[in-house]
Amino acid sequence: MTITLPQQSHTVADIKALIHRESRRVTSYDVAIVAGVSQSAVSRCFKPGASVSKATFARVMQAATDLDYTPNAAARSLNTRRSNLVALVVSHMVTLHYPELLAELSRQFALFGMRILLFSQPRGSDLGATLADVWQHQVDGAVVAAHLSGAQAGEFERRQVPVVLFNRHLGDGGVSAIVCDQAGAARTLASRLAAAGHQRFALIDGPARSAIAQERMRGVADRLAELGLAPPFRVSGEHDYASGARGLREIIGRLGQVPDAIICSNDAMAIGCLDTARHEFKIDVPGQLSVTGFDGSGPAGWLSYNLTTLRQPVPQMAQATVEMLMGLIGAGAAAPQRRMFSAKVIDGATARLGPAC
Amino acid sequence: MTITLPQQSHTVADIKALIHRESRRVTSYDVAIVAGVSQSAVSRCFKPGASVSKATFARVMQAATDLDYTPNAAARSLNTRRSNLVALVVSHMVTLHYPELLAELSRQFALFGMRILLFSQPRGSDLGATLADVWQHQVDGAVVAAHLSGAQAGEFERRQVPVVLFNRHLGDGGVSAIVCDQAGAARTLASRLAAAGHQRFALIDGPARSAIAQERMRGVADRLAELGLAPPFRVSGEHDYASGARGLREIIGRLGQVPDAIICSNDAMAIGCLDTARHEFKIDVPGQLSVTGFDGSGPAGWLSYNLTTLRQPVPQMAQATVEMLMGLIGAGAAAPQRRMFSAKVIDGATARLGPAC
DNA sequence: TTGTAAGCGTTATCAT
DNA sequence: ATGATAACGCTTACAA
Repeated sequence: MTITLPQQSHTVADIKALIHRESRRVTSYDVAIVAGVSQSAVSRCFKPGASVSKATFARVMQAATDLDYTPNAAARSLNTRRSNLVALVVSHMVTLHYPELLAELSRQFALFGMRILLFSQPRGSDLGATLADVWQHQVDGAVVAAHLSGAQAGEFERRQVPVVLFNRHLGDGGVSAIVCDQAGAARTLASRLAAAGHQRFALIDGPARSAIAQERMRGVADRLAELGLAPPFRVSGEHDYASGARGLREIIGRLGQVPDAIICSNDAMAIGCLDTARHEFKIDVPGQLSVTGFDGSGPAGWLSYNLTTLRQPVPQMAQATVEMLMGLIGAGAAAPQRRMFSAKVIDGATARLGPAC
Repeated sequence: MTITLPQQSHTVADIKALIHRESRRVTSYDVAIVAGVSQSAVSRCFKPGASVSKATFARVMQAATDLDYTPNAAARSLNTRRSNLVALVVSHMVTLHYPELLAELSRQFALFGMRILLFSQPRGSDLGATLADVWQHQVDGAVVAAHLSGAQAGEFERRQVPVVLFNRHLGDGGVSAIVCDQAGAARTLASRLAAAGHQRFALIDGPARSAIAQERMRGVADRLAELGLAPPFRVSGEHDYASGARGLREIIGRLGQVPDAIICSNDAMAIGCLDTARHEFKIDVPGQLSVTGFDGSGPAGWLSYNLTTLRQPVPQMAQATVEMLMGLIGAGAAAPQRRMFSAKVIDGATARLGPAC
């Protein structure tokens, strides 16, 4: 136990009054005065692993508590060149499709003392403008789950801001990325549907700008070609429920018949397609038609659907993202790497699947 | 700050090389040298509405572009006492239930040049610890969609950080809040169910710690009492699909029969309850049993469900939140106010409702 | 272990 | 309109 000695005329109340009068913030300097130590001693007390005596530490912490002192991150950032901030740049749809992603990233980053600065990209707005804001905030790194041009990726490198792409990648592999093997998963799905005897395939694709959708649908098309099956009939829409419904109507309208299987670019579309097939067209799914999705989102597992889909291991991907970015931040510059996860086939009740090979 | 340069040449390339050699950041000083003006002139060029001549402005901007200069937000924040950062403190469930909320808040705040610093509160973790982090980052304000104690609210006031609660409020009304009239909506729902002849009610409640769930369920109970109906049978769980399913099993098990109506604390629960009723118990909904939810989330509208529920105007609430917080930030200290929105009854296909009064 | 002092990169004040 | 100069609140050699 240390007894706080009377500090000249600098009592806690005095200092607080002074601060209020000058309407400024509580600084480490104020704490120093109250604790009767130097300002740098206070600073050290807030730096883990600095050399401070027990007694000093206690006095400083007491003073800090008395004054409601909190270190100023802006000032710290200014001379450490570390903001402990990570930019999370997401297209507006990401939070819709992976609602758990943000919470998971936030949790994981928090373990490293990092906080997320959110840059949600409104539909159709310019990523370049968003990035300008990112640079201002001196983030230590960035996670990007939106389409990044080569030039934009180059800017990250020029500015030495480590970046990890989430479920996207650049063709030249010059940027680190965490991805899920969409094409591979799509091939597996196509194989197993074919093995179950489906012949006439249709695809409900996502928007042309979605790289993920492209990859998924290309995987399907490639595999079907390899198997000598007719190329799938293809329609596209947004990644939502309504587009799935519209997609089915378009397929049936243009094809003049119901195909054997419809592969949708994500779960929301698949569910829209499924609902419309059952309720509007009275089609027996999966007896007459197989419908599959992508993602393995929550509703896919609900009893009314029990959707046959491909689950992406979002929590693991989130963890890998954080690990990779923190590694890059620590290492300065490291060779870009890509870590790929596999999607898992969820053998639900909306498609007839052949055996896994 | 003094920059030593080779006497003659202040070209862009020279400066860039120097910066690289000293491995420091591009500063307004560098831009000043290249543009041949003072550092403060550069600063003014980046401040909207400052007095700079056309010519100076052009030279500075050219130099800034050449050097890839971006103002340092940390340094700016340090002496303007404005970080342009807003803390968004959410419990881990918020992003699950209102996936569009984040994107909307982000978009709206961006219009004011504000960015969101995300503090997603892991389940069961201490909000106090999270807040300590909030203070460090010198945010200009905060949106809180998590349970805030009176003491914690007081800390916001002491530190002069404006705060707006989202869909929560403190009893004493000392904190500004945007809320949706949960109790009122619940009363309406109870009234209309009663008007349709339902007598035996059951509730599947959210967790005890959820203020929203409390309010919703209290509204129902109060209204039923007023109508002279028997108090509802009550079970509780988490705000998820599985809890809705479990809730129904518990109700039927403990009651020994199927009630006339089950009011669930949110849509996910209602859908879980509904699916279980139909698929597991082969109950005719709404013929034999009415099931209702809360929120008006996306899946509620899907064909397989067409859930009778109460829709919260989330986008409007988001906009109001931003408006209110920006108002508070601008005003310094203003009287706390509460703005209440009404939920809208979605007359779906899972409940028999009487006429609206 | 502790104190002194020099930055970190900006904005703000005040002359000019 | 422009330029010097003093903050802003902290970390970090370096000295003691």
